[in-house]
Amino acid sequence: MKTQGEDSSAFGTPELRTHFIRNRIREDVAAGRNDGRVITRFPPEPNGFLHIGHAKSICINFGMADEFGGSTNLRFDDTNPEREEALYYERIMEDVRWLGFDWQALHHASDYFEQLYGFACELIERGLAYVDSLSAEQMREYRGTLTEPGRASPDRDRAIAESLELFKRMRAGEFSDGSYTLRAKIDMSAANINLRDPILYRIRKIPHHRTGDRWCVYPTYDFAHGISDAIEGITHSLCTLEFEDHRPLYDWLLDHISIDCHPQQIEFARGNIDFTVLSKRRLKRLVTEGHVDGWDDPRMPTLAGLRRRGYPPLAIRRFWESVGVSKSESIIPMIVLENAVRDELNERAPRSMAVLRPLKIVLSNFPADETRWLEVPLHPQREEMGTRRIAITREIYIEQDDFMLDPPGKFFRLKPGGEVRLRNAFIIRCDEVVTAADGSVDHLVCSFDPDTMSGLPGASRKVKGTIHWVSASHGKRATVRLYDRLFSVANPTADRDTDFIEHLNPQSLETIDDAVIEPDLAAQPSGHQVQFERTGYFAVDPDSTPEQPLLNRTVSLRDSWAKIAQS
RNA sequence: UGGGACGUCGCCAAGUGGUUAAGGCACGGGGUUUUGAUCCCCGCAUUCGUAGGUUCGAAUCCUACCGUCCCAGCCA
Repeated sequence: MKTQGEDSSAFGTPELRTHFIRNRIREDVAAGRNDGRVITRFPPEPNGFLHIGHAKSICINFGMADEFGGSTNLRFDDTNPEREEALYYERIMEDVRWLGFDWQALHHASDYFEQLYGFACELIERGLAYVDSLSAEQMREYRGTLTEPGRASPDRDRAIAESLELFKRMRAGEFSDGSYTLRAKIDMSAANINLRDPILYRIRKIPHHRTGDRWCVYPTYDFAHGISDAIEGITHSLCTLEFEDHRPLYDWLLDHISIDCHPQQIEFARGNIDFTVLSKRRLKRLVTEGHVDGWDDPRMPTLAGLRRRGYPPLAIRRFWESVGVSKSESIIPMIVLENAVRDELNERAPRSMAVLRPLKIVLSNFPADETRWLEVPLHPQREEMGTRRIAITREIYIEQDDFMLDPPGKFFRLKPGGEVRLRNAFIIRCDEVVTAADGSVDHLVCSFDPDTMSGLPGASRKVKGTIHWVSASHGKRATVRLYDRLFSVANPTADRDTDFIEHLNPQSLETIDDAVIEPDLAAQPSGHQVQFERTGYFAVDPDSTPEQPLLNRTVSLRDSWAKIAQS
């Protein structure tokens, strides 16, 4: 298996941080356990899109196997036809690949239904499972509570032959949904509720998207998961903390059936991120209730959304690697993720200039009919990326924010009578402010100093500020979408009495229709990433066309001026 | 009130009886810069949830307490 993790610079520092899972696997390999093999699996349920939280699990599962020369299986945990849909399979595979990982084998828990059924029969034969006729409600009563032990079902001592017969008839479709279940016979008084005779099979007369109507009994997660791991020869079954309580059951099952593989389940803490939600249920609500524009809305923390937003997959991988792996629950500031994205994009995004909110400038001493072409670098620190040509003309646009009539002292940009450098060009002076009838600034008349053109000796003259610009006649109109955090509070689900929907940030999307970009950019394909100098990183949206360019802001640049201006 | 787990700098997180208690992000200060970006320096826990105890020596061992999370789906 080859992944991007093997790229030379994939993880800037050769030293990967140590964490308990990495240590544990290292020990296992060193001790020669499993003949030194490391085989993991990533087991999504096909009932929604993958999000940044899943990416952590993907990185750990694929990453560990990769690191120790092992392999990883992608396995769809499709044991519940009631909640799963065929359309998700393809999207999930696409997202895993997008992150740069490839699986050794593709499996489905449903591929093992026949074997699973066989193991269930074996448990019955050994007197370790029985068919129960308790209703869901009765079962809840019999189960006891957190502090009181449960009671044995009247069917607990059903004869083996009878259970076997009933289980066959369950499979044959002779009984209705909910009338019978198959339960493991473990310990109704166990302090761990998962061991109070957990359900192994339930009747669901619903067609399965892969097995059709061949089955009407379906195994539960607990029964199917560990056995599927064992069937595939998984060595390390890495999952999240909420399954810690299930490990005794995972082990019990594998200890009581005839299978010669016993993977080790190891649990790690999920990674939460502030100002967003990471649960399929909640994300689904955002989509179905129309609060966002689909699973791949760039504001969504789904991998599909982040991809459309312009997040590089490598940034996501480095982010999780930098966060580390532990067992303590954490909420990671969104800014950490954004910085990982900035680091990655700073390295390789070509530079461009774009004016989001145009203010026209007339260069009074620039010939009206002249276009001067400038050869400028695509990246200030990486010459090998080459150059681009941009046009400068008598009329240009600058950013409205880069001009102030009466600015505070620390303002380094343009003001009446002041000078500023036009990036990649020359120094201009603001000679005249032309106001509109309503008193607002209509445009500026400026003169430029030809001696200060980039490349000329006079270019060394220093002025306080440098601003970006685009030729009014050569620039192209574009729509730009500026995204902000989806929620206005750090932890939208903290308060159980308030619907998280109420915390949605009404300003999470701002669409600007009359931005002006360098014309070459309009022809770039969907997904193309650039840095608009002084503004941020942007990605060409899939809906963009050369006639109607559409760009999404991935993340802004760090802005220390914003901090100064605020205070 | 049962069981499982977790509490080390604002946020993550190394550390498993003897270290000046790593590192990253954030933050503060300085330098370079035709992006107030990037980059580069420097600073940033006498202290490890609390209280006792063991020890020549503890974040690391013991005891008690406090706090947070998960578990009573025929979900995963």
